[in-house]
Amino acid sequence: MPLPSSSAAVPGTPPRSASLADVAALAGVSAGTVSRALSRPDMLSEATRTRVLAAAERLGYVANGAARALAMRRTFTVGAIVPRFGRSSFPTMVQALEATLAAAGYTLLLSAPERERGHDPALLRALLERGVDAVALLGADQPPAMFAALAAHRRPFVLLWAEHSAEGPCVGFDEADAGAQLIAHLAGLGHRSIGILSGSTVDNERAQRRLRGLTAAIARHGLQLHPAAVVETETGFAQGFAAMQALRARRTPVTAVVCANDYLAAGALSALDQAGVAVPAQMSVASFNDNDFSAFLHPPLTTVRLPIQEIGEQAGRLLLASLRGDAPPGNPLLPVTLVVRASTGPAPG
Amino acid sequence: MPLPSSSAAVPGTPPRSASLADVAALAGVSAGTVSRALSRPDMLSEATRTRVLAAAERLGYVANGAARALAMRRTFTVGAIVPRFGRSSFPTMVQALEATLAAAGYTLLLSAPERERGHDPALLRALLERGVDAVALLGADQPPAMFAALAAHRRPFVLLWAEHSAEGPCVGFDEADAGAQLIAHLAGLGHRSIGILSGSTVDNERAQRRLRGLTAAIARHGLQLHPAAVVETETGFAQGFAAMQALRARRTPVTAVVCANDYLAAGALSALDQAGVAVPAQMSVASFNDNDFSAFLHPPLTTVRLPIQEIGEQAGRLLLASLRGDAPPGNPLLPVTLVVRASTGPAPG
DNA sequence: TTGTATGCGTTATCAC
DNA sequence: GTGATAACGCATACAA
Repeated sequence: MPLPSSSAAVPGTPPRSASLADVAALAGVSAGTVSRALSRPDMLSEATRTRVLAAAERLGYVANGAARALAMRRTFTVGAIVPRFGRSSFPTMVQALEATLAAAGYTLLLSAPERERGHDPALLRALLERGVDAVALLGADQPPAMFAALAAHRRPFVLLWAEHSAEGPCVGFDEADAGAQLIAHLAGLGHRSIGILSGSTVDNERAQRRLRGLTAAIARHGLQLHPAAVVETETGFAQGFAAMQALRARRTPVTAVVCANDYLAAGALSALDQAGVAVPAQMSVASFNDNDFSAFLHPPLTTVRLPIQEIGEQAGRLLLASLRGDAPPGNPLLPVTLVVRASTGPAPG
Repeated sequence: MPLPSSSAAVPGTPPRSASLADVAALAGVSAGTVSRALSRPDMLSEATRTRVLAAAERLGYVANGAARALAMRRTFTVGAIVPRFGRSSFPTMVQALEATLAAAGYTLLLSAPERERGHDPALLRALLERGVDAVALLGADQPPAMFAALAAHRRPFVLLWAEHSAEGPCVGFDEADAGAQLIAHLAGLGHRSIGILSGSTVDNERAQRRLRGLTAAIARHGLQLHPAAVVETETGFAQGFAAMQALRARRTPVTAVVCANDYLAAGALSALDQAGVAVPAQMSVASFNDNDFSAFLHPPLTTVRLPIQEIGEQAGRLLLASLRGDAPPGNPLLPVTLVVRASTGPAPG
């Protein structure tokens, strides 16, 4: 009698996890039949199906994805490259992406590089080696090598948090509209001169769009934007604090400040608090809300709520559609909503 | 002449991505040699090595991980199951885990279920099907089926944010010590009666440990803990707000409140602010800091800083060691540090 | 409905 | 140092 490929009872022999052949042997059928029992149950007779399933259950059979992937040429796995993942607003997006994919049987392979390596084609290569069926990338400004590799390997992809790209589908929101909503609100309150605490725009296309949207809206409303009233800084609480101090030191006549994100806003509020500047009595503050702790601040921040979670969901749906081969064309822009809170009020004087 | 397995130049034929055989053909060597050139360059002569590498480069060769996994019986992939991933303190931990693994050539397969499914063995099964070499699980209280499956498939694993388990290695911190540090600080300020805003302890072993640690420390210091001064609630800003209102409505004589996490603390501070209760003049507030926005609050919170990122790093190292087969025994407990800020002060009166 | 045979792209074990 | 060749475990086209 030839050795069975599994020999669980033999001491000293590592009990290799059960394979299709093991299940087949136990059920008294061929391997092919087991395969069908698991993936196309309706192709089998009631009797053998239950018998096979029972055998699989008994052996604790778990399919070998590598073998399956090799045979099927797909892994049911999606790769995502999302830099600076830790303390950012990205986790919400990624969670939503994962949830949407998981519901369709796909698993997320996450690549979370440091900022510097975020656009390194080697990261994509690592994902491709893992056989990802599709890829999600953060932002539209990817190096050409990325798109080339994606094309060479015929992998569907989506650009997260991006408005538009000639290279492929994007999921994002209208950055300019978001800024416009904030500016319109402040203008409606009578503010005429507005300051901006912008995130660093170097190598960050999203921050650039955000800043441009704000300045455009300010111009449209006929408001003033002193060049000295724009402070660009890395993101962070301490940075927001310092940026607000710098802004005040420049003695521009701003009565309202828009912060590019929650961290900067938190720092800015803290700086105003320490300086004894009443918000909003002496200074109004508003912010892009991409991290959802605006309501935790003091006073709670007026924000445009950015559809971060929705980006993840929508991207997941789009990827799944691409994998089915019926992706709709176009780049869906998700809505943003203004949430007015105590940090904005009428312009003083 | 037989068809080459790749036929890039033939119109209409999808240019399947290059395989080892393609590279071999181009370089005029055998497939085995190409494999060696890529994984054990020193086993080849200088000449063939460069020739092979050039061919691989020219074809944009990317290894097929499925085939490799099938042959090597490993995927260089680690799975993690981390529920309620979105707005929690877990992303920091996961990012650190991913970074540590990535530095060693491993990729993270992320499973981020909703709370309810967090302990579903099916999630682990999905990961095992993907062939993960090792697994990271959140918390020590996993169903037996989890550990059984892990054992059956001989997969090393680590329990994140857990102190101790008979089932396997844990990486975490001393919850009781963390609570004790907060209580000692408040006791030192003269507080005698302390309230607790606890996270929900149902089905949450971490919240249970946290609460027990606090009550034990309170007892050790001979302080008072009115039963009515413990409010248990789901985590969240609104919940913290309501919990603090409830606590005050009960009219217990507490002069200090410990919040189990940042969200609850933020809500609690907000409730006190709205009620016109001065912090810390009339009420001190301290918190476990697991989400790193304590400094954003008003006033900034006194906290014990929990080593979340460190858990991820340490878990990654431990997993890598297990995969090498030289994992050190024991469950390393990471240190916590007390950070005193403006939200705590002497007990009034 | 079920069994058989082949291929998926690597790695590893042999010879040479 | 290099080339054949045999697994690896599954899916699938085809035969029965």
